[in-house]
Amino acid sequence: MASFWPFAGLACNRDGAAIRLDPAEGGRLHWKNLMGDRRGRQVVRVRYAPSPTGTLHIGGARTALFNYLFALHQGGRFVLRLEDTDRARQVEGSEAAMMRGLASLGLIWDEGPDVGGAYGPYRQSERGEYYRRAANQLLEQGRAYRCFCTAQELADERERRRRQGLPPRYSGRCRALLPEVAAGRAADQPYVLRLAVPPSGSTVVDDLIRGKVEFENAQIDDFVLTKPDGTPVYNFAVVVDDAQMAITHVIRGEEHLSNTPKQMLVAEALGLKVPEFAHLPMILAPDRSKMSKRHGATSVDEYREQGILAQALANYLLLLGWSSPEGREFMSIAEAGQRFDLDRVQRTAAIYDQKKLEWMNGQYLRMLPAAKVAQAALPFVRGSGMDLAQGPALTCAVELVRERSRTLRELVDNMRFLYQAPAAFDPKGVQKYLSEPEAGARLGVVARALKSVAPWDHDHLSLAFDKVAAELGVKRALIIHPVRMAVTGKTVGPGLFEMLAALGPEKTIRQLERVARLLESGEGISVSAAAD
RNA sequence: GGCCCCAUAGUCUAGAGGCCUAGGACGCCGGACCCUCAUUCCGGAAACAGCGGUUCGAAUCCGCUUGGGGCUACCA
Repeated sequence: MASFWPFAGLACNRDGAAIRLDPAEGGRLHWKNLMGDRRGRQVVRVRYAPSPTGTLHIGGARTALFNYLFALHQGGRFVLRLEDTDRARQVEGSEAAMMRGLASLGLIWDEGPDVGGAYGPYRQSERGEYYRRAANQLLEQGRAYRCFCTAQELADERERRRRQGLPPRYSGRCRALLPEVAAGRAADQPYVLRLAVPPSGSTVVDDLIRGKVEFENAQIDDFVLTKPDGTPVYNFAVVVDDAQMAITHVIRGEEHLSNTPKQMLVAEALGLKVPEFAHLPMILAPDRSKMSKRHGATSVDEYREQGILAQALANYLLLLGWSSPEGREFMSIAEAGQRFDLDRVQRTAAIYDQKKLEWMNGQYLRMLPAAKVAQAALPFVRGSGMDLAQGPALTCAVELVRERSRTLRELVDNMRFLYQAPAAFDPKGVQKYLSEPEAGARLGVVARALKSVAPWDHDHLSLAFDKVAAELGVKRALIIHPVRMAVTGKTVGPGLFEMLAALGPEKTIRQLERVARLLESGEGISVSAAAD
């Protein structure tokens, strides 16, 4: 673990590149490529840097995943940094939620606020000293200047320009202030620090996914670096942090592409080397707009609550913007790590598709060992009011119903009858299979016949049904469906014999007799549309 | 408005000038199997946004148009 201020002397670690802040040179930030790996190559370092303003969002999860896979593939390090400079936007518990979300997907960070690392601290709120130093350097060198304009003045200016049909930019008025004058006013007036952006020339972002993108400096206004209280604004903080943390590749969402030239300008003013950039396509909602709450689940937590397995979600996210060279879709994170390459990242925004996610989840439900699925289903079982002691082992129930379930929620729903007798019956099913006058009597006959079935397994049950059908002179299906209805309350479900085998003789017979009695006494059975 | 990015079926994508009468996956439709549903297996409909170039040849290169998205905060 590094001390809070590792810059006295050499700030580096065995991994290689680092910034050095030499007090002898007025605390200037220097980029030093201190050492590479054994072959002299710079070690890859990537980061995921969320702002703790909520839970882990699906887009953020995909960004984190791609960073993680890139590090995995390159043998690099994955860093977690919290961008919490704007205190007003902080959400209580968000930091923990973010970390929980990442961990649940199997994305483990090598360095971060909780585990530490040689380039900490990993919360921007704890890195004030770095920003202060960098800000002072820029001010001293005349690369940044103090701006005393009030929020009202700026708003007025923007409005004026907008009315004239001009882009709403800051005029750069305070840039003309003499340094002595500005320093004097700074004593008793609040101010922000702005970058003195070169009025001409252009800045080229050489993006690993999009190629060279050129921005004219004249289009960029003198943006704010630090607020009146000295806290840094995003475009300033990232640059200082990425450099100090020796980040080699910045892989992030496309919404940051337009910010990149600003960050490069800051880096240039500070004399820092810029990392490589890769801007990932966005993930959009089905209506092509940005994903938000009104589109349903957007956070990793919500997917978990829906009964989506972490593996399935990670696998699905992997496919949003990346494809494997062999065209394989099912892949573990480790397998993806072996293949992951920025060359195969798509440039087009992807629209998120819940159907395919659920399909994929269903596949995982079938592929995974039953014990694993059972474990994942446990929280849902607990929330369902079912008592596992009242029925077969959970793994057994999983085997029985996993094939027709797409989420853990459905899975647990589908196995309910094993642990508690149905409280209500599907009305359509009752109409179709239990409404004939002799329905009750038939169930009674079946119940009686089943009493002598031994051993109680699929084949013997099947034989018993053949016999009863023959005695009654009806087709087998004519008793199979009513029995399924009586036992589960539903018209759909697993094969009847596997189902009864899992249910066991006592409960099967008791339930058949109960329904038979209800039907014959004319009491009727309770019907509910909810029992589907 | 200005600047920037993007454009293969409803959706995710393969495709890096001739291998493309454009391949795969989800979804959809039809069929087979079955005690229902689901699985599985067959089969089907469905796309290179438009227009101009370049080239012997363009989904692939260039330009324009159109459409979508992003940035333009003392948010990140």
